[in-house]
Amino acid sequence: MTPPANREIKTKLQVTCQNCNLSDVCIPRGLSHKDVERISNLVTRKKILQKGDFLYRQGDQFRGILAIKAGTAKLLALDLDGNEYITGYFLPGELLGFDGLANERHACSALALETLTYCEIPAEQIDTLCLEVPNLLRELFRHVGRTLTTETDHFMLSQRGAEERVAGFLLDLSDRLSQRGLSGVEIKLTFSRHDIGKYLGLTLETVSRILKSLESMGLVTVNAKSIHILDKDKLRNLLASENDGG
Amino acid sequence: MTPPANREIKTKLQVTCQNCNLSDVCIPRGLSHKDVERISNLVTRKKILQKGDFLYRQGDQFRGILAIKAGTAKLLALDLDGNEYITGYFLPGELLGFDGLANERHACSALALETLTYCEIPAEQIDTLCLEVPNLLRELFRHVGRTLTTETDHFMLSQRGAEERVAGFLLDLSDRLSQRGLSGVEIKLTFSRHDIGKYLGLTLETVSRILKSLESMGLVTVNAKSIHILDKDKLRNLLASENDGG
DNA sequence: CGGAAACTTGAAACCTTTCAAGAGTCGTGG
DNA sequence: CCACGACTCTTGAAAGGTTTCAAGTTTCCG
Repeated sequence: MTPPANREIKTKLQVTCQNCNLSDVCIPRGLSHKDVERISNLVTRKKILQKGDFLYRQGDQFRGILAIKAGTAKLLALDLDGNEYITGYFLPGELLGFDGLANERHACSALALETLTYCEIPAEQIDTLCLEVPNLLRELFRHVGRTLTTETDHFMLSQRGAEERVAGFLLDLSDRLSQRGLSGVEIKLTFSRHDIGKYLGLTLETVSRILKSLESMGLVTVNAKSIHILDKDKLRNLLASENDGG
Repeated sequence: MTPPANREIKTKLQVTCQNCNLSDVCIPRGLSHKDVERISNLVTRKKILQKGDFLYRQGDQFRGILAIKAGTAKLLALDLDGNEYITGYFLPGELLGFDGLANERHACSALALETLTYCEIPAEQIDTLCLEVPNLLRELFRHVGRTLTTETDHFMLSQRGAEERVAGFLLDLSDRLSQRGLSGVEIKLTFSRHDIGKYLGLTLETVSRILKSLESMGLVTVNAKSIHILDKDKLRNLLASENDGG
């Protein structure tokens, strides 16, 4: 029942970095039209994964830097005990895979939380591409840098009280969604309570309770996986002035 | 009483990357003799700081990547509440400053825990230097990558039980000291209990108690700031097989 | 040597987890 | 279209680990 001319259509509608709707948040952001064109030819495009599929696994050979086109992903790692931690998450336009830079092997696993498409800058191309397009070099540094500071923020958040952690998570998610042109108010979660917990260092029960509590405070509405942010300012106040020794 | 010919002597004894004793752990690690020579000329050398001095402060303009020659430093950040977190620490041969890559401004403050000397690759040089010395590009990526995975490990450690956190900290410190040719057994701490606590997400009292407890288990000897690691394997077992649902 | 800062130690308080059971949601198939 | 089973989420009560508060002790540095 699928049209037989599938491949031709795909070719015709070929998405390049130039016409990708994420060009102002993804790699092209800091690059000239010409630079983008240059990169676009070497980027492998439109891989598609289903919920639960791995983009890569802990221990895998580093194959390249990935840019998410659509969908969300989580980064997870196991410690020596086999405990699971979620060390990060990714939205459309965000880059992942940097955890493979240190050793040529990935330190974390990345998996799709829903149907997901992504592009890839192959590892072998990175060096040469950076030499040809110096601005790409700078952009990549900017992106690893952001990944780093995001992890720092994540660490700091994970040290706070449970309510602050959940509030901080919602705000971060909301802001990152907004930056990507998606609604930062009507949020459709792709994370389970368990995922949120593992990301924040809480149990799923605690996440559930806090979400309830935020709802009863009138800051959000929670319906299973949909969260409506009602009062972003008050949510922020939870993080800004709750505990400082006034 | 200091010799007047101070400057001449310094010039004569000029430390370059080539004769720096950290060349096998610092940037030169992956580079050819010729490449190192090239870099060495552009690296600013031998800045000296005293305990408590800042290498840079949160919000400062990004000036470059720093390599510690001697001494230790801690990275700290403040959240919106003014709470302090220690997000990392650095030993001789380690690179820091990557938290300034994302925004041109540093997301953390770095400060010396003791008298400290360091070298600097100025920000303006990084791009051109990477273009001239492609291996440097790869090395820098390797280093940010390691910084990233170190932070991931740090996050995971900070989610575990108090005893495991302290044990993990000691092991990490020990391993990193060993890698740099320093003793990983006789450790002279430059961190206060408060610092260790802020790094691990514990209070100083808890750190003190756990250290005592590790001592009474015969795993370490603690005398104020000197720690002697007596049984590294048992210390590791604390992290590896304590909590897994056997 | 003296004072400030860092560290130790104890007991009570507090927050989050754990354990347990029930309710809701989703997808599949009758 | 409803039923079933699996999975996810909610809710409660008790347990547990870490923090907090408080008071000493030691160490460091001028």
